[in-house]
Amino acid sequence: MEKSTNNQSTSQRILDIAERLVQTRGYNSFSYGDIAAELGVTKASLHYHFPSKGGLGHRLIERYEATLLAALADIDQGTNDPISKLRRYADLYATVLHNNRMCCCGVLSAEYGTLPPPMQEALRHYFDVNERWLAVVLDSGREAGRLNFEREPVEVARLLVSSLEGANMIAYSYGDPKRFERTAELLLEAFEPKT
Amino acid sequence: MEKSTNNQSTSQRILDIAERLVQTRGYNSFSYGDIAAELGVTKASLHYHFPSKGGLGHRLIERYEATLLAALADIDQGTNDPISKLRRYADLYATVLHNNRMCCCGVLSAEYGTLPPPMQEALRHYFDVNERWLAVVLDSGREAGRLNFEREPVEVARLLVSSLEGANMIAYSYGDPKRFERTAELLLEAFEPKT
DNA sequence: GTCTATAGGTGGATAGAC
DNA sequence: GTCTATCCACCTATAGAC
Repeated sequence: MEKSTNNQSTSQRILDIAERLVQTRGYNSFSYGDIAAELGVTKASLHYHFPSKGGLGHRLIERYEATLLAALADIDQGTNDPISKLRRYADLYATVLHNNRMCCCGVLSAEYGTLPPPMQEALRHYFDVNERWLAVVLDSGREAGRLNFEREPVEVARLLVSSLEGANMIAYSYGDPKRFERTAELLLEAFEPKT
Repeated sequence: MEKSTNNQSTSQRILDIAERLVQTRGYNSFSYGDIAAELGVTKASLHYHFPSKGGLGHRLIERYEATLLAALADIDQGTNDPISKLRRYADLYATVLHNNRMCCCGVLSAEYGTLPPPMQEALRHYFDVNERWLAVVLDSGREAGRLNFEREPVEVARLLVSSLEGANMIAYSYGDPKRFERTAELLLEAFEPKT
């Protein structure tokens, strides 16, 4: 706010474009040139906002995680039913597909070996956050008798993240969001209490 | 066999190296230069065997699928128990991780939007093959009363492929094959008949 | 904050000698 | 089949003017 009031705005627009490019092409398949062309500036200008591509990628993951946390808080505030929470969680992945994208962090996991260490760490942290939120929903839901599953909540949470990430990417390859939605529904109905 | 008897051998070695590079770095993050350096030849020599990178990538998927089909035939020949078949199928993904790699086609699915159309088609065909084999195992296993699940076998097969692919990539990011193995076990035990 | 200009490297691919 | 040499496009990044 003090100086250059539109600095943040430009940075955000850069991140918006970069995010979409990662979600459709991957981290190693987009360039400063792609962003510059779309934003209508030169490549050099981008380096003012993000000196290195690795730094941009790192910020991208941090922002993606912050957006997720807000969405999870929204779910927690919107419903107390654990089944509804899981459905709305799966809907986050579905929405990405309807925007003709994949999950940013799912894509990055496939490129894990090529990412700079700070991005690798941020990526694992993103998955940890997903896992922890799901584990709480699962644990308390079962405690309340509204979810049915065996084994440790954390391990089931990992299964959910893995399944949804995998289904997200494969459905993208088929250009078919419905394919994801059916798979997610199949996955989640296993948690409904037996009547 | 007729002429240049070691032609196939060199091509295979190129494919071996390319395959490992895709499984660890992705299709867009390896170059002819990487292969040439490892094989001890020049980049130009590689173009004799594979004129274009897209052609190389296409052959890579075809060979990967052929290897899979052989592994599936081996499973079919080795056991009749559907649970054992599913476990051995999941073991294919685990073996990849123990070799410090991801599933080739899982990685490629994350780069789908950047692949030349022939590779996109071959990729979907690979997933189709997995799905079909699993659907047969699931359908006949349930018919024989040795598997327990509801819904269409094809849809359950898709869930299995998605979950295993996703778990494969995330476990790779954590450098932890055990993480995959626990998730796979959790996934498969849901299919055991209730005693 | 954005520009021009450029550095220094790597990408896939080709021509032609051997 | 493999080599040298080369092309041209593209990459990330920096210097310095405006």
